[in-house]
Amino acid sequence: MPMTIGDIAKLAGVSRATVSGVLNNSPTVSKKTHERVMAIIKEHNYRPNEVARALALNKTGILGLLVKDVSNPLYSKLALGVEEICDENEYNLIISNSHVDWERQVKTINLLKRRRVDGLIIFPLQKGHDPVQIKDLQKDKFPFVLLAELPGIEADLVRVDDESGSYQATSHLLKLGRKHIAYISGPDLALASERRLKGYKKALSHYDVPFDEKMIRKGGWRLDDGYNAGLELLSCDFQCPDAVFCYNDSVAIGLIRAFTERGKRVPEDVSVIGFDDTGVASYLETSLTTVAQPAKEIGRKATELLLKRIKNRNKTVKPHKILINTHLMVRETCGANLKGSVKAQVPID
Amino acid sequence: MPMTIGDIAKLAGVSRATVSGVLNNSPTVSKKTHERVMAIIKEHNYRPNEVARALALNKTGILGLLVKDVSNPLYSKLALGVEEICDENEYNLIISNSHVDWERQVKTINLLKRRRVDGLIIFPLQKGHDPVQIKDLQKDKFPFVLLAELPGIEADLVRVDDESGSYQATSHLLKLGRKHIAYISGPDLALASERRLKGYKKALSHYDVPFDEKMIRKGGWRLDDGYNAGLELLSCDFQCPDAVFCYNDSVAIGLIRAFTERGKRVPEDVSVIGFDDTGVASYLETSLTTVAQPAKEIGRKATELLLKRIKNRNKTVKPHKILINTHLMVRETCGANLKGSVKAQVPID
DNA sequence: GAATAAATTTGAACCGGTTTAAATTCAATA
DNA sequence: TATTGAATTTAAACCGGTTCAAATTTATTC
Repeated sequence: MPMTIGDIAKLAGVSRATVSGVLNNSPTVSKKTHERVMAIIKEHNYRPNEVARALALNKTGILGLLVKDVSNPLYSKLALGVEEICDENEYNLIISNSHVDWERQVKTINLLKRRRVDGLIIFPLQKGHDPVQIKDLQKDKFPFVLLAELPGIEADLVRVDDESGSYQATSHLLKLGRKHIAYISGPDLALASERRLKGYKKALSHYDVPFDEKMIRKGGWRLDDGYNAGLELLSCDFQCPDAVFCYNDSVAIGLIRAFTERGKRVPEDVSVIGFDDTGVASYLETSLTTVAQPAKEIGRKATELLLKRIKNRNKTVKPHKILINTHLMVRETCGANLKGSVKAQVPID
Repeated sequence: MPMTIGDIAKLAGVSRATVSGVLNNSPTVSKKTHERVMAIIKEHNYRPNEVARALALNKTGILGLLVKDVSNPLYSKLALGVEEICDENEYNLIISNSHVDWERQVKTINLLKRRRVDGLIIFPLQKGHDPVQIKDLQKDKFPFVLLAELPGIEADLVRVDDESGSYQATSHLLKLGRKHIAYISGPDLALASERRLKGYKKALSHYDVPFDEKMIRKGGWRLDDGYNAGLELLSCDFQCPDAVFCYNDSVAIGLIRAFTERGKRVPEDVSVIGFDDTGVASYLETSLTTVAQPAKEIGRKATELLLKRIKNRNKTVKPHKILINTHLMVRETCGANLKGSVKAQVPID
């Protein structure tokens, strides 16, 4: 139904090659012809078919983003960053969710390859399976960037510096005079949780506070996990912690709820710090101090890296690993700030 | 670099047409040939080029979703619903953000048309401009579904039933014995805000409670807007409301903060209800009663409608308008529930 | 075994662009 | 005016699939 390059050529009395030249601002087409053809293009509101273009150029101008779940604010903010860079380069973005399902990850990667997207940004499922598809991408020299480490795979990677983020958070608690700091870990599969534990330990040792195995508690990633971890900590026979560093904000909020229900005041009795800062933190009545992941920045950096990789498609460039710095958002639950006004607690936007 | 249908044909000693037949399970290709060719396809891990396919079939298998900002949980959940239906139909989804910028909306729609997406789901910017692009889509019989009303345009539409949602919320407050219910409106441009006001009024009249103009306050959509509206309500010389129905959850949370800062207890002194239920609500210490928009459901319905429209592309089917029911999530701030455990406050997932 | 019908395969055109070698037009020079 | 060279245009091939009328193979019937 829409006009084709042939229709325009006929109307202008030139060949299709010439129209193509006009569209791509080729210097070989004369000014006169350019103007004449352009006028006709405008008049008929002709838009070249990008599918045909993609076929001819072997380049779709589309990138794929595969995450676990876009409705997770961490990923949707990331997607925003990806889109920003896409926009600047006239790319479009196909977003897919693996929903933490291995089969879907496989299927999606295959479909996106069939669609000949120019590159992929992947938050891969970790552990549990052999990531054959990712290895295949590498074999085929298909441009892609990972958003999480995959043991045994050396590829372009962008992620947050968990260890340093955790180190900062723990140090902050130590500087506030806390001595018995618990760490509530994330889900078993998360490598990030291990790295954060490392940063936590590093901070302790830096401040000469002895590490206590009992202060490490299994958590998870949901409100419930934090709530349960909180109850568990309270019911212990040993020294109750005077500070808790949690795997993420949900866990922190759940834990705080358990604590306040049992009469422990936050931050007066116990300081709490979370991780991610995906939005809820600043909305709480006692706003949550947390380690912010600059998700948008991660998305931007990953996309820039991917575009570079696409440019150097056949060249052998060794994998690039980019660590993004976290930001400690000091709010109220750590005890460093007094209760403030709304404005102070809300991120600027 | 990847194999083409020609390569496979050569390897199998058949014509390209036959390989095509095999790929599409054409009944005319013999069982024997099918198996032989299929074996070769598998062996070489051949995947047909969907770009070429799209060109030949005049169908990309890609839908476009244009919203204001995917990082808004309302839209990202909606996207999840869209993706679900896409998935079931082997479609992919290009997500773009207008960032509430008219020019971007125009550009994006044009780019997606050039890419020959099979259809569009659009949350259009309202008021302010003449939506020429949307009208053009209609003229061109390009399949699309709107997620918000556009005055003067009759097109497929899916949205939440604001009026009934608002009616339910207000009725709930009235049933709890509240008499002086304030309504904090949304941004000026939002038609939804007007519809909610209508539902609010309807409930009042249904319960024979007189409508009081002073109970309608200008709000907005951010925490600040609610906070300010809250302060304003408190500093009035007239009867202070014993309940407030807010345009959205952010506004409600801001308002609650203003109230508690000034010694008003929620829900003891004042009941509060929000709108949207985009996730924060259940995380609050005093969890927020709110009118949930089933965003995912909206996404699903919109996509189903769009796919139907695509099927009947040339036929003239009159526009379909689908209203999705809201759900009143009764939590604590309305005063109907006692403080409960974590589990009761968290949506099942 | 020949004629006929049915099943299967294929060549060639097509989708709508880009690309490049060859053809044409134009202007400058002898 | 004829020659030459530069500027411009174009025909035809190509990208990798699908489609369908026509050709070929296979099966059936007499």
